[in-house]
Amino acid sequence: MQIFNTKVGWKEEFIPQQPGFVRAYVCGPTVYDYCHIGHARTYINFDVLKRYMMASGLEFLHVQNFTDVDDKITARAVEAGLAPLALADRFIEEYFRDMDALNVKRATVYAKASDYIPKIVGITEDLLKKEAAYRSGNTVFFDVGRAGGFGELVKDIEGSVKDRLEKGTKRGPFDFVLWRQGGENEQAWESPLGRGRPGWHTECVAMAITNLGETLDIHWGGMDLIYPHHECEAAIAKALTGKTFVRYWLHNNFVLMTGKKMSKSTGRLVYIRDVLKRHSPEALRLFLLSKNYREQIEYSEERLAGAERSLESIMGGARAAMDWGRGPEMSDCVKEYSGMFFNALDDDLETGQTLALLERLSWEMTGGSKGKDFTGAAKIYDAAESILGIRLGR
RNA sequence: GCUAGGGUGGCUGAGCGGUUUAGGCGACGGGCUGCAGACCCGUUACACUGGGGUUCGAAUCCCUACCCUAGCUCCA
Repeated sequence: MQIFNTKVGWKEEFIPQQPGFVRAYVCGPTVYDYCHIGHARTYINFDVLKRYMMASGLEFLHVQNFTDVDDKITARAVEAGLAPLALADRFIEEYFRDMDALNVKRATVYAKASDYIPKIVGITEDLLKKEAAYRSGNTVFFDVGRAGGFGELVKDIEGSVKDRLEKGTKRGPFDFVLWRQGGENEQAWESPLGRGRPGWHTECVAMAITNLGETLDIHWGGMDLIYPHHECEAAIAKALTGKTFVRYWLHNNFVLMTGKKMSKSTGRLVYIRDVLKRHSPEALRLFLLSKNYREQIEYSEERLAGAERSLESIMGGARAAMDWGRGPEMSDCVKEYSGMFFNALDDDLETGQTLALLERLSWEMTGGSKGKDFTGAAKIYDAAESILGIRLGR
């Protein structure tokens, strides 16, 4: 299949390093709040990619993390009067509640950053030894300059950063924290680096490499993670192993609300569970798949209502398909639709096209086209359920 | 500045080389209703930013210009 690799900036044929076996890492949420529609988009689109690849016969090792070591967690835990990790665990449960409702398949392995502290410390010490990191005050920084600079994902770092960067106590403006000695109320662990906590980027490298090996086939996440998170991860991994860290970097675009990115920090967001009070999970899933994952998608109540109508018409088609039997043979017309359905998925996961096809097919079958032969159409609806993950309630 | 996407009928929004329409909203006509609403049926838009090019044929591919959106060390 063709897939858009952020590293090169265009679509490439996807070929796993080990034939028939895919190693994939997905950046999970920082667990200090409920998930919103933007999170849903990220995990649902990856879910479809995974289902499609598995349907194509690939074995799939899917590792996903929860960031449970983070200043925001500490802050929320203090507010809630809970231990930071207790707060995090609570929101991990809520994450599963939401994703299960949306029919997102579970990962093979879920990793929590707090379980990887020794590994993270080890990596940091290793980087110090390799002189890709240095101490400054109470902090260990990654030395971007000595590690050969950025460039994995952001080709022109100087030109692409909007504002002037503060250098502070760092050697270079792009250097970032690997370990910071922490205060009393914060999450902190004893280590040879001093009692403290790790930086975000090292967490993901540790979890990915431990569970998937030094080279991943796929690393998926929201576009907002390209810089700095994924760029920093790549720099760390490169300094650490010298090997290719990620073969295909995949990033999904945002969900917008009234023209701006949905985000926790701006309060411009809708929680999954609130949408599910008004709409079916199938409609939400359909809505989020109605555009290719690399396009922006505008959220609104009207669009959700539109998705609900699309769902109804597709469900009508799915019922009509039952009347044509469930035999293995397909009419020419159905073969054509089936071919287009899989071609769309094969072309960088064009889920919007698959849904358009399903709507058109449904329209034809429920009376739009008289006299055509739709023998075998049920198989297409079966594929829609198993790959797109939208239950059609037959 | 850098990166990724767009510019389609009154609006929203599909379409990804060709004959038959996306769909939705709206509008119009009708049905059903004591009237309205909801609902049902029907009618309605022959549109594709400008300029080049490829082609027998382009909204659809290529080039170019203009305009728009989002993001750019909190973020999925």
